[in-house]
Amino acid sequence: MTQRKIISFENIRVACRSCSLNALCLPMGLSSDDIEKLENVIKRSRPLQRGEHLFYSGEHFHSLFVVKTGSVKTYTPSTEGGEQVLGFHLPGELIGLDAINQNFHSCSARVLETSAICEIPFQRLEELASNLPSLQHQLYRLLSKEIVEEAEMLMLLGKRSAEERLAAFLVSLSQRLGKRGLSTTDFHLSMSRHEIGNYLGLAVETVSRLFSRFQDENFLSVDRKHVKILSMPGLETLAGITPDQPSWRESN
Amino acid sequence: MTQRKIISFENIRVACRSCSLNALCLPMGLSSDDIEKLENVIKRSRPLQRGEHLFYSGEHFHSLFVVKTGSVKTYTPSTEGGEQVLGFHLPGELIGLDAINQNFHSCSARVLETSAICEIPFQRLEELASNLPSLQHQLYRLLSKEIVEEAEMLMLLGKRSAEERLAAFLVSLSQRLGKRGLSTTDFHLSMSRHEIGNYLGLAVETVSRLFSRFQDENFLSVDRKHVKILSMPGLETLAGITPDQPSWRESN
DNA sequence: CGTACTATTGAGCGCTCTCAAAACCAGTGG
DNA sequence: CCACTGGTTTTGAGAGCGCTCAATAGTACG
Repeated sequence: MTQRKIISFENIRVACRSCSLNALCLPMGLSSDDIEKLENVIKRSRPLQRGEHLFYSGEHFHSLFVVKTGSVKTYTPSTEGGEQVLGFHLPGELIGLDAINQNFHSCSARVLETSAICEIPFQRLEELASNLPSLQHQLYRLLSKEIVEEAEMLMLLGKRSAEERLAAFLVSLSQRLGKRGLSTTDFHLSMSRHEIGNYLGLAVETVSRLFSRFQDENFLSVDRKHVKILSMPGLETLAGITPDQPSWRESN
Repeated sequence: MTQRKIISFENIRVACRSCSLNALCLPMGLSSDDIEKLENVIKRSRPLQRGEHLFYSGEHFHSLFVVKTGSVKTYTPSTEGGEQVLGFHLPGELIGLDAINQNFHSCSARVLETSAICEIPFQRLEELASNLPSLQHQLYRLLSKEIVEEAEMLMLLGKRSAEERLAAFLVSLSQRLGKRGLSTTDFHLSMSRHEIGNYLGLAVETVSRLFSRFQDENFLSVDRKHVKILSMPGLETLAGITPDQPSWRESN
């Protein structure tokens, strides 16, 4: 059982405009004045170290979080130490939307590597949104987007084979990194094989075997946690990507 | 391939105040004046027959829908007639939140039995919410709730056995019917075994076998589509329900 | 009463899990 | 530098759950 470290957010200013703003308002046009107001709401924190938590399941909800750099995993702790990984969150992605419902967090969020995180007090965001219809709409969209993405995940877990799941996972990672201007073919897995398996509903051994197989078949080269994709089309085929209706995959 | 029937909503008044309102604003206090405004936004439609669609995947988004009576299934049509069932929606439940993201529906919604449905034009709802902070907050909560429920489904599909999935499905149906004052132990399955299996990530045959087994073990009695639960505690045990943190399961 | 669909039941197979062991890696302290 | 330790990853062998294929039975509807 990992020890419970409570992190405190000092309101430190870091050279990071637009980190959270990307997630919140890039797709629509807010006036520069409005963006100024929004920026004043966002808090920056010191860098967090691997293993630290943004919040724990059951804790009172006060803020959303945006990953600036690094990565975060969200999970629901279950009985006797077991857990269900709900997602991995890369730079630019928003965390904590599940907590609005009951005003406390329904999952825990744990930092996977040294990460910079922005905090957005939800109440202030909500107040701001009251006066900015476009921001209000953007919030609805972000929540809705989360629903769509989870629905895609339901499809993955319900119908796809182990091979398709891991391939789809890697393609997804690649695309999301690409959105932030990072390499789509060459990246570091900040999560363990165990966590990948947990997330995809597979045993660790299955994940490991698949990595080996993908490498044998020259779809990628993997060294420990470093992955280099050699054939993206090949991976996409394995993932069972159907080129139809790709439109709503490239949102925000 | 089912034929595409376009339904038209006439603005028929039916003796149904509070059907959609339950879903939208029961948990919080709106003034009666505000509720009046909200009610004027809601359209009632003629009853829909089994097989009719509320909307199709890809269609332009204009309204949310609330089930008044009957039931609706949402699903994403995939290549060559296959489909992934995303959910079954019972009276009082809201449909269409996934469409806010990209302004068109990312799934289709099909009526499973003769049903009464209320339509809520989203743009008007959004405008109204701009002026009613409590309604605005309630909308955030509804979206968030959907996220939490899908996360629970992810857990079910990722970690649970076939037996646990079907048991959890029946317990969930029972609880949701109970919220509307309907019998929690004696109900009609409006969906086919095939659709249940699709939803739970199981083959039809597996679902059928499990129904037989549950009956043999006296947890329930099933006749075609009619289910009578004989031992709710038994079912809950099968479902792997852990009595811890039940708090955020009984939301709205 | 025939047709089409849905549900049930059986038999066999395959994918993925479980169990087990070895290899590898990171950190610690001698 | 190296041995020691705990954790992670890899690889192998076997078993079981749930799928597939197939046949029968039951139900709805014209």
